[in-house]
Amino acid sequence: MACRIFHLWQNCSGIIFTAELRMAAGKQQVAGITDVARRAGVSASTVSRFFNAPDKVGAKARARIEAAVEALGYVRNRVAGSLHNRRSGAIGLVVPTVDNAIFAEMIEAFATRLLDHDYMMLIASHGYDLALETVLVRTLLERRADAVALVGLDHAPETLDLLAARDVPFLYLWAHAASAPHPCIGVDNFDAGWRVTRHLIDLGHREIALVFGETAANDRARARLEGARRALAEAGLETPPDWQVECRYDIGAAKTLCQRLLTGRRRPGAIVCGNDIIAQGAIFAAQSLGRRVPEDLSVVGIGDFRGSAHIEPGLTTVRIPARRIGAAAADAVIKMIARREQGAGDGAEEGAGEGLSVLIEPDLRIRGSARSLLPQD
Amino acid sequence: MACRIFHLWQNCSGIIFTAELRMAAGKQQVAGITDVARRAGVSASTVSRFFNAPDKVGAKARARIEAAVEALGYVRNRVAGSLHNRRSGAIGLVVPTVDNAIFAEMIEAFATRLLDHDYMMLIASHGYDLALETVLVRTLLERRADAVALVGLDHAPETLDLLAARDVPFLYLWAHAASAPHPCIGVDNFDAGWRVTRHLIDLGHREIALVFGETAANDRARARLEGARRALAEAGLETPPDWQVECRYDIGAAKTLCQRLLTGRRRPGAIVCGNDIIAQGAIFAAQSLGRRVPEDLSVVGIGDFRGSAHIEPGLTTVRIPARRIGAAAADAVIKMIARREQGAGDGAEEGAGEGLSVLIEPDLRIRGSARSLLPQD
DNA sequence: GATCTGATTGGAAACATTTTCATTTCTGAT
DNA sequence: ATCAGAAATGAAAATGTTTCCAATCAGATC
Repeated sequence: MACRIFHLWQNCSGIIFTAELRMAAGKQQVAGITDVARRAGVSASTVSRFFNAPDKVGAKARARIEAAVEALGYVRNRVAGSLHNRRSGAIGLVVPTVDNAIFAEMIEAFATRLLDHDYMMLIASHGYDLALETVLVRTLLERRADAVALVGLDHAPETLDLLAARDVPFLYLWAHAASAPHPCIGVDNFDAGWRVTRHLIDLGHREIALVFGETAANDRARARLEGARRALAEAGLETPPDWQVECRYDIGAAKTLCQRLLTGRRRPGAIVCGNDIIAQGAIFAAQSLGRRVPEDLSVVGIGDFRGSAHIEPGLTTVRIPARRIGAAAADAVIKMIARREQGAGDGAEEGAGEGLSVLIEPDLRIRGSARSLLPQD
Repeated sequence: MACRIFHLWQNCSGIIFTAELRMAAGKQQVAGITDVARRAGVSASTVSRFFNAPDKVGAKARARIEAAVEALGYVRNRVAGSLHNRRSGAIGLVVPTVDNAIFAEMIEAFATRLLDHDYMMLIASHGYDLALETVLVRTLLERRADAVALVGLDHAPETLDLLAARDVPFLYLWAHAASAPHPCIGVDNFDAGWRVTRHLIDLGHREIALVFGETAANDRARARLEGARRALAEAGLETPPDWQVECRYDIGAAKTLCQRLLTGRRRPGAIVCGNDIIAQGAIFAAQSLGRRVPEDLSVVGIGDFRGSAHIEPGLTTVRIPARRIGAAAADAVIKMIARREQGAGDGAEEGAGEGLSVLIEPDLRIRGSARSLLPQD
């Protein structure tokens, strides 16, 4: 009897010791592929195939693996797989900002489309600081993003060097230029700026002010502004320097700037805004001063953001289809990766970005915020 | 002379051959840690330390490694490191949507703060579909996110099971409830709903309509609505059923719904909106019908989004500081991971989420969109 | 019954790091 | 010159998969 108790003690103590050991050594026991394999009575290879090529696994093995996965709560480790495959299944997106509703729609579409193809999005924002962009791209490459998408055409040479050195597929999105040395998916911003401005001119406006985004580190804002200036020049119109202002993409800032513009000595009859956020600020500025839009002031924007159609009055603007751009960019990125993998065997290494560029046509949405000055006929 | 030219040819051809060989055999030659080590004349271990604990590396070795890294364009591979460390350096964020400006600010702040601590954000959106949320969380876990942040308090049990099974630290953000079984960083939405509604009542309003977000898969919208109802009940006010409508978070949808509300047989004198987007829709609806805000209709929102202060009239709303929530959530997540790593050695495994919850006080911003009906004294 | 074919399966070598442990080298003090 | 202790370094094991290659197996054909 005493012996028996002693025996139990030993046993019990042994169990506790084992449990303690586990906790101390292995922290928490999370099942790996070999645990699943053991439980299903197959090899790890087969379990791996179960996930990556289920049709290569026999029906009975498949069922047993399924059960084992379920029982152990196994979640496969794609990080480990990435190491072997040299593909992480992650794609980097670098944007100036997530905020401001400018890019949100595009980001959402990009991420969703990627997920449909079993890729995950890694996103980082640099706040219009191209030096920081380089750092972010490096971070993305350290995490072995399979490809990278950058907003706009302007980038630090270091950024491009980095991508070239690692030979990572990348593209530009949001903006498009036929001459770009890489695939780019987006709109021609010069064209967009030209179109809205031309529209105002066609409506008979002559007193036109320009409020555009900061152009220093933003090729989109710069191209739009140039397009607007071109349209004015073509019409023989001159814009006084104080009617040309730079403005952050922020309603409050835009409102303040436009209030100043609208209370100056010489007052414009119309404002071309670098994007819809600025345009909303312009409309609110006018309203806050008791001016009516479009009777006292015409306003046009660029972008056609969510809500621009519903503001009162509806904003006349050029539509930039953010979701379409995001989805198209995701498709293009996936195609680049696919080509890279196929092409690796073939001789033709170069030209992997051929035919991937997409020029998305901006299109003018005429609503109520800009009126005609022409005599009715 | 001829000899000389021949020599050049040979040389040149040799170079090409080497390049071809590289391309054919090793695909593209990307330097690994061992290449850096060889070039610097040290071991791989030392190069690894150079990155992870530079102060443990001698000055001369450090300089040589630095040079080798520069020369080879080496970008370290954190994926491989993750495998060994069992930490990926990535943190998952699951949101209903990136779009709609609702979450954009929060996401931006969250990502930025994470990056400051050398973590990368993995983001995924489910479009208010809690079943899809489970899938997204699984994807995050397959990529071995070190922690996960979920928007709101409502989640599918499968989602929580998954997180529990893998024992991954996670928290809720955006919403706060003292009773939540996990850390949560955000505002008390019931309180927010109660406050704006109470404000309207205090201004003397009695004819109050409620336009709130869809409550089915959205605890935030539900709590806000309940708060508003409570305030009304406390004041002894009744709201006819047709003055209580659900609405997508979309300006256009809100505008249409509110137009209907404002042209019905019995018309409210004030509208409490589930968020600022809906409130903007309400204001535009009134304006489109020639009603003035706040003279003919008072409108209050919840959120204080970018732009809500600048719309005309300024929107009276409850401020939910999105950036602050994002940053605080990032801090909390990082703290959870740190505790987990320290705590692993100690006995105390449980209680890793103690004291991390943050209740952020929503605060009323009184602007021009709601007027007082009380007699001036 | 023997041989062949195609479908399944398992063993083992990668994949690119990190980290432990042992060894070497250096520093300053005796 | 010697020694202790600290600092710097290298060798090798370990991380959790995937995939190549070879082996096995089941069924079909002769």
